[in-house]
Amino acid sequence: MIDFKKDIALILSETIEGLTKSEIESMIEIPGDSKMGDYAFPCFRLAKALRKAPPVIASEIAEKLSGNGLFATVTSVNAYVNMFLNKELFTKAVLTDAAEMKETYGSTNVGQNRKVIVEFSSPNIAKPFHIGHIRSTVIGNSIYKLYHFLGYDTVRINHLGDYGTQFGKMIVAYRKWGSREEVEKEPIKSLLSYYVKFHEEAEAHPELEDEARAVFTQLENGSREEYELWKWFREVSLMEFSRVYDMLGIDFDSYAGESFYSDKLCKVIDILKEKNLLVASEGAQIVDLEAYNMPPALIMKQDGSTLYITRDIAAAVYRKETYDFYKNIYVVASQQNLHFQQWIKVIELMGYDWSKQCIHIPFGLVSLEEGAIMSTRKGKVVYLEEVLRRAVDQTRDIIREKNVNAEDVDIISKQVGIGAVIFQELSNGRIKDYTFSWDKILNFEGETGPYVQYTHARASSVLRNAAVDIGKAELMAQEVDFSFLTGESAFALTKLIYRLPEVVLEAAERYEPSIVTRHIVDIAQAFNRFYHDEHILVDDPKEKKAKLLLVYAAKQSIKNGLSLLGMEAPEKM
RNA sequence: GCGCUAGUAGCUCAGCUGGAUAGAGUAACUGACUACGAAUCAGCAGGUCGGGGGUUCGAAUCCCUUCUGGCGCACCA
Repeated sequence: MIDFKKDIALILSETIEGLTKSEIESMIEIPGDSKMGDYAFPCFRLAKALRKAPPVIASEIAEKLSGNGLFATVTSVNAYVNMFLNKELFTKAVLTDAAEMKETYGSTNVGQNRKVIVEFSSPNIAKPFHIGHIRSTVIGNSIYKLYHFLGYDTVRINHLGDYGTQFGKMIVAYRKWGSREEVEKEPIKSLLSYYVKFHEEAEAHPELEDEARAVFTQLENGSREEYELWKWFREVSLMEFSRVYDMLGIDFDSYAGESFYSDKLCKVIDILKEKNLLVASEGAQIVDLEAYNMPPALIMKQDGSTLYITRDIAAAVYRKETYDFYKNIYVVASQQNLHFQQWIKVIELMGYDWSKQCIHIPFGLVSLEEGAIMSTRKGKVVYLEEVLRRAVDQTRDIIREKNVNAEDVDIISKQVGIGAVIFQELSNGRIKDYTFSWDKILNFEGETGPYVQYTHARASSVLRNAAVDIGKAELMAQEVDFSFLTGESAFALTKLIYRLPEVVLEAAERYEPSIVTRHIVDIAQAFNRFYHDEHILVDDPKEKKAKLLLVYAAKQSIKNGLSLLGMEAPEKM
């Protein structure tokens, strides 16, 4: 594919002195209003060096550029050079590329097989998989997809919260109030009820907390009875979690959670001692971070048991040894910003130069309506499974209502309903806090997943109705007359398709799936506009072929974009 | 108190490595299905970009300051 911006920078650099090619490239803009050109170049900064007024410079550059085959026309308005591309040349390059690359269109091989770890989802065992978990799960999955698409060798890790004092509490609570039958029947609901009861009782009887800590220490020391209970809790929980992962279409390469590192902690503590980083404080062992304007990192409690920061350090060391990662990405809530700053600093102090390859990707808080915060301990949660189920049910109702001629209503309802939830989650910047709302999550109009999927289904429908075999799109692209695609809405669509690869790169670099989400909404809007402006299945076979190629490229771009979000692209809905 | 983070249309948000008249969606109103799917499209209306200062030819964007909300700050994760 031709990099038009780079080409333009090259052409400009021949007429401009004193600026490097890459400086020029970074100054080239895509005007918000296409009346100002497909690309524009502001000349204000050249004024001093050339000792001329910016508008004069702009018109001189414009004059030199016109005549170049890349452009249809080059004009200058105010101090800008306004470049209008040769539409046929541009359209041909873009659509041929999309037709050839198909399901890989949008990717660039920048990864070169380098190893990237994405840790995400990481729910706590024996606790509900609630709406708050959707963020790490869906954002993390999309970041994985982006890096995978770009040619990185990816490892997905579900760092299960399957260790810590909470399991002491859970075991104590189970022994006091639980029964095996209940847990076997409804594992998480039962375990959660014990956990809630524990916190209620502990208010009046704080000694329960001490008991729980003691039980966890026993577990950590390898006590058989506690271990068996813990293992059982873990197994039944994972079974429930995998039901949600199946609905979301999400997989992991590793479920090595916190417990996995329990035998790797001594080594970390030894290294910390060896480097003289560990100091005693109030009976506990800490790493002092005052020099870095941070509170101390608490490595070992008074009773000798460890904390999750210790396990995160051990996990990072283990991962470096095992995977030799290029990037080690953690998709974890912004509430844990300080925690990540602390342990990544400790890794640095331990002398590991790869500390900067450990990257925390934070996201904002989900709260419930009326400002209530979600609280597992109080049992106040919205189950993710229920959200997904209701979205699927509603989709099924809509499909029936619209009387769509589709055979697999159940499959499509799942693809669209769950897609709607995923899309909603990935629509806004991940750092934003938001309030969960049933109305919002079940709204399927406007900038939503169903809108984009509908556009894809509509494009698919047009291709189905055409008597042209689009299967060999790359061959078709060879013989198309691109002059049929120079209308305003067709060209606007082509320009958006062209930008997909750079959008994907930016989304990966910024760890921000919403950039892809926004862009495929733009593509869908441009497609719908084109669809309304122009008749596609016209009689003239040449014109029809050209338009079908554009429809094909748009459909493929939307499909690839949806796939990067972890969504399906149904042919009918 | 200290640190991090957010504040843009009635609501939900883009735009933030400085550029032309700040954009979508939604809600309200108006119009378009006897051409390819109306979960669609078009139109109308909606703004002290939290406030104040500064840098610059040019600031929603950068710097300073201030206000408001969210999160975090030692034996939970």
